[in-house]
Formats: sequence, structure tokens, C-alpha cells
Amino acid sequence: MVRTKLADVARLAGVDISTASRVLRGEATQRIRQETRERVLQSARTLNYAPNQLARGLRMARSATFGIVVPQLDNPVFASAIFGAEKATLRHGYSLLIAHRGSDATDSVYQRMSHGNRVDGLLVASLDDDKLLRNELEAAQVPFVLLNRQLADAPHAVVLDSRAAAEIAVDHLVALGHRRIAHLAGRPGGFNAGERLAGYRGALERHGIGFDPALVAVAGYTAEGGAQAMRQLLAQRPTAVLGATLVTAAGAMAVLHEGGLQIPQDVSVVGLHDAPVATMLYPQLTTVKMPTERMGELAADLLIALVDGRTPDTIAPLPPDGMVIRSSTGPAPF
Amino acid sequence: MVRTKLADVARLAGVDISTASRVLRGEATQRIRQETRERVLQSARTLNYAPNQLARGLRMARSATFGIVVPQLDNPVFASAIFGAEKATLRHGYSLLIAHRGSDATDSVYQRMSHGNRVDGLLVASLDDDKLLRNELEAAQVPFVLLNRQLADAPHAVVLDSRAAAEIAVDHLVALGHRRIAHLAGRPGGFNAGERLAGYRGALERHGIGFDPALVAVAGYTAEGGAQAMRQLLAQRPTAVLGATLVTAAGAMAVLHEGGLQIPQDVSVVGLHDAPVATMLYPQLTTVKMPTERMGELAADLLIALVDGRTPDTIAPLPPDGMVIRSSTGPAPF
DNA sequence: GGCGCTGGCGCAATCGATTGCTGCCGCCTA
DNA sequence: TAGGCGGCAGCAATCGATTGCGCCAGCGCC
Repeated sequence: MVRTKLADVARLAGVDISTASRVLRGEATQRIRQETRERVLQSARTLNYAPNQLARGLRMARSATFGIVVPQLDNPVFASAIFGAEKATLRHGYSLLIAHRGSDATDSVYQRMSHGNRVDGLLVASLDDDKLLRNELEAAQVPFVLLNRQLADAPHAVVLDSRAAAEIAVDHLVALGHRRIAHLAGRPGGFNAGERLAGYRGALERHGIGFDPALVAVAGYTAEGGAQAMRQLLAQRPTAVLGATLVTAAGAMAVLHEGGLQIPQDVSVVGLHDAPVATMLYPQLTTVKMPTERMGELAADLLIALVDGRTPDTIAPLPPDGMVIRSSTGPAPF
Repeated sequence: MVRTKLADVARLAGVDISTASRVLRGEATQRIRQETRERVLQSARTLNYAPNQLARGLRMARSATFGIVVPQLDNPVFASAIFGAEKATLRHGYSLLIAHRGSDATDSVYQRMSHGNRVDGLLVASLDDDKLLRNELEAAQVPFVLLNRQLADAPHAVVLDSRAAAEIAVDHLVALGHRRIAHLAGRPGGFNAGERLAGYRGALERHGIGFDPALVAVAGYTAEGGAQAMRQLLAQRPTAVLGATLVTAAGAMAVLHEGGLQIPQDVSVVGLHDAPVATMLYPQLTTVKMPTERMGELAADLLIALVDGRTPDTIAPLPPDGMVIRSSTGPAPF
């Protein structure tokens, strides 16, 4: 299983390997006769040549590989971001190393990936504490781009416009006549949680509906958290619920079912983020679709620009792709 | 951002780089004085040295990287397999390149990964046609291990015991008094679909229940497929349904809801494979938990053995982890 | 006292590709 | 005719780590 190398191509074409290299890399500064060029290209094709990325990487100090680190692998939002990142890296001849960093991680994945020159840069989706994350990324000593996350002093990030997402969800509910709209909020202090809350609140006020703190409960990002928050909010008799994520919304739906409340006749439910699982719930969940795949793509593009030494523009928060209206929302009762 | 290299360590320790290398690699054949050894190790620690994987890979013709190829990224089963594979590769100092191969793929991901010596081997989860898959894997010219899939002439695979899974699901339903048990089958001709069907059928017969082809409908592996199959089966008035996957079971549940049937009072539902999404459905889905994460781990271990030149034993189908009884199954009506 | 052995370590080749520099050939100009 | 120059292509160093081989000093043995 010996792979063909540059020397094989050069020998077949009757040229030096340096010439073969120049032809195949398409180097512009050196002039090579058209006829020679074609001979080399033909040989490469015949031998099905592909450059050894390890050798090239060693010489050029570039591995043509990025690492992507996510907190969980089975979350559809991250899956979609990975998908987008994979598309973009592939387009540029890069590969994508994957790793996850659970909350129980003892070492730094970032450092593990960057040490040993395995990757040229990192795509980072993290729910970690700012300080910890900053330290670990600093130790990794490679360019990085954050996914849906801000960090002071970290200039490169691609974020979703969570505020706008919350707003259009509230708009949708208000248009259906709802005025008692509860919010299952994310982790307090978190960047996105704050944005979503602000969007929720802003939209309410825009519609002349007072903000009632009793209608907001912290749900975090799990189904169980959504369920607990919903139980707590039931006493407030909301006619609609806005979940911070699809998963918390699903947790809330389970509680409504248990409580004998009809969705959407008694209570409407909206989740932020869309994924196939939304169609598997009953009733199918109305969501705000967010460009998570695009986020992954843009982040990878940005990282490529960074390692190429360009200084890319910062990217504005990505607006929602719009509401996906399914069966979990309907007119407000009475 | 210059990383420390072996030469730096050697200089600090006052030895040749070859000596430093031998110490750090723990080479056994060469004798090195204890004192020298410690000096080198100390220098490496001081400088926070990590070997350049590109250089080492070039020299040793080993990238210490595997590729994993999955049909979809957002399927919890694959996510879990990736998770397991990542754990195992990490344990052995390997990294994991990720790629997906949609049904619309035009080129061969396998070849793309293996060409250029980026990976030492491939973990392959594929739903492709046998012939296509075989050809593409052959062209890739690297060792590979199949995930939950058999292929003639491909000796290395780690599969789940789908037959046993279907059996214990049927056992569970029969124990609850069900006798009209429908099956939402996978893709006809598929390896796993056949196994599941055989398990379903075998268990029925073991319990003295005749096999009724009218109670089996092809659902494929999507929620929509599950829904269609369920619609078709409704006329047969089953009291229980066994979905080939969690996703098809969810699709079936939606149809039952629409039809005004109560779960589990009128119809019980079981899905094969377990994942967090099972708890997000209403009612929460009873499933057969399969060791998908373990499958990924074992496959990676097996691949490591292969590239090390060992010839590992074939691995027996992994038995189910057991039933996870939630709220979607209950006693048969009347 | 010479020879050989062995422990301990350094020299240098090697993996495959990239790239600065040099060399050769032919033609043009002075 | 000599010098110069432009077009083309090869030589050889380089990236960082691994490893076969050889060197040297010290010791034991005859």
C-alpha cells in the first residue's frame, strides 16, 4: 500500500521534483514551459497523486486542519454548526478534527489539540465560564473563533441574533392574541440568555404589554430544567410560553400535558432553534429557525482568513431565518 | 508563537536531540543514564514540550489520526458512536477527523480522507449500497472498521445485536398482554432491518403468536416514514407498535395522537435505541437501550489494533443494554 | 600491556514536499 | 566576439522527529 509520491510523478514526467512541485502547486513566479507543465499534470493524473499532507504541513508549518470543540455532540444545534463548519473547511481543502469538552473535563481540549501542531486553529462552542475559557484558549496559542458566544478581548466570533429571535417569537404570539406570555430563560448571566430575555422584554413593551418578572423562570438548557420552570410558571396561568431553546420547550410541553392542558388550545408553546426533533413532538413545535449551519460555515471561513493572515471584518449577529409555524401555537383562549 | 521543539529540550538538557528523543519516547533498547534521563524529562517539562505530530507522522508514516464518516451528524445514534470513538482514540493518543457522507455525495469521502496520508484508518457508518461502499473503501486503501453494518469480505465490524433488541422489546409487550404487535420496519434488504424483523418474528413465535405480515410496514429511518407506516397499519388495529428506531417510533406517535388514540391506553409504543429525545416526547418513550457509545469505542480500539499490525478477534454483536421503560407502554386494552 | 566488550551518547540519514538560489542554453546587443 | 539577459529547470537546504550505526572511555581478562 505504498502511496505515490512527488518523486514518482517527477520521474514519470522526466523532470526534477522541484519542477513537479511547482507545476502542481501552480506557482506563479516561476516560468515553466507549457509542454513540461502538461507532462507533469498528466503524470500526476496517471499515478493518482495526492500530496502527503504531513510532509507539506511540516514544511509549511500548516496542518490544513481545524479543530472544533463542542460541549455536547448530540445537541442538534451543535450538530448543525459542525455540519456547516465541515462544509466550509472542505471547500478550502481543510479537514476538521472533532472533540467535545464536557463539563467534567479535567484537561484542556484546546491545548491538547493545538499542542503538537495538529491544528491551525480552533472553532470553539463552549458554555464554560469566561475566565476558564479565556485561560484555556490562551494556553492553546492558536487562532480561534467562538461560536455563538462572546468573550471580552476575543475579537473573533460568530453569533446568532438571539434577541431578534425572541422578538419575532413574541410578535408571533402577540399576533395570535396572547398577552400573558411566559419565558423559560437560559442560564442567568449567560450571553445568549441575556439577549433572549432582552428580546422578549423589548417585544412585550413594544406591544404595550408590561413586563412581569413572575412570568420568567430560569430553565437552563435541559428538558428537565424546562419542565421545572414550567411547573413553577403554571400558577401564573400564562396562555403562551417562549422556551429559550427547543429542548426546554419540549420539557415544558411534557408538564403541560401532565397538567391536562391542551396545546395550543390552552397554552401555546414556541421554542428557539429549529431541528427535526421539533416535528417529532406532539403537537409539532412552532420554532424560530436560526442559521446555525451558516454560523458554522462563517466561523470556519473567518478562521481561514485569520490563519491566512488577513484581518477579517467582524461579523454581525446572524438574524433568524424566520418562524416555522407548526401546531404548538394557536389563538389565545377566550 | 514559536513552539518549543525537541532541539530546544535537548539544548537545555545539554544532550543531543537523538538522546532527548530516546528518553521521551521511552525507547527500551538503548541504555541511558538515569541522571541524563531525568535532566531531559525535566527540560521537557520546563519548556512544556509536545512533539510535532506532523514531523513525527512524516517520519513514522503514521498520522495518529482516524477519520470517522457518518451519514448524518444530527442523528443521536451516530452522535453517540462518535462520542465513543472519540473517547477511545483520545485514550490512545489519536485524533479524530470527522466527515459526513450524505446520500447526495458526489466524491468519495473515504478517498478524500485517506489520500494525502491524513488518516491511518477509517471508522465507517454508512447506509450506502454494498457495492458502492465496497468500491469506495477499496479505493481509499486504508484499514477500516464498519459501524453497525456488515459487508461481505470486510472482516472488521462492530455491530449491535438488533435481533436481540427486537426480541426483548416484543417480550416486554407480550408481558403486558399485547398480542397484536405491529412493526415499523427499516429499509428492506438492509442488514439491521432484517435482523430486527427476525427478532420481532422470532419472539412472536416463541410466545406462540402467529406472524402476520399485515402487521409489518416499511418505515425506513425517518419520522415521516414512521408516520406513513403507522397510518397504513392503523387499519389492522394493533395494540402495540415496535418502531425500528426511535425516530420512526416518534413519527408513529404523532399519527396515533392525530387519530385520537391514547398512548399507552389504546396503543403502546416502543422504539429501538435510546437517546435524550425519548424523554422529550409525550408520553415519554419506552425504548431498548443499545450500547452505541460502546460500539464506537470498540470500533476505534479495533482499528488501533489493526494499524498496529495485530489481528484482532472479531467482535460479537453487542447485546442491548436493556429496556428503558417509560410511559409509552402499558397493559394491553381489554 | 594489549585486546575486546559494553554502557552511554552523538552523527547523520531519512520521511516527502517546498523554495531560494544557481546553472545552462540560446539569442541579442555592443 | 564578448558580455548580458531571459527563459527553464535542477540542486540542495529546510521543516522536526526518529533511528541505525559508530565512536569513545572505562573496565576486565589473559
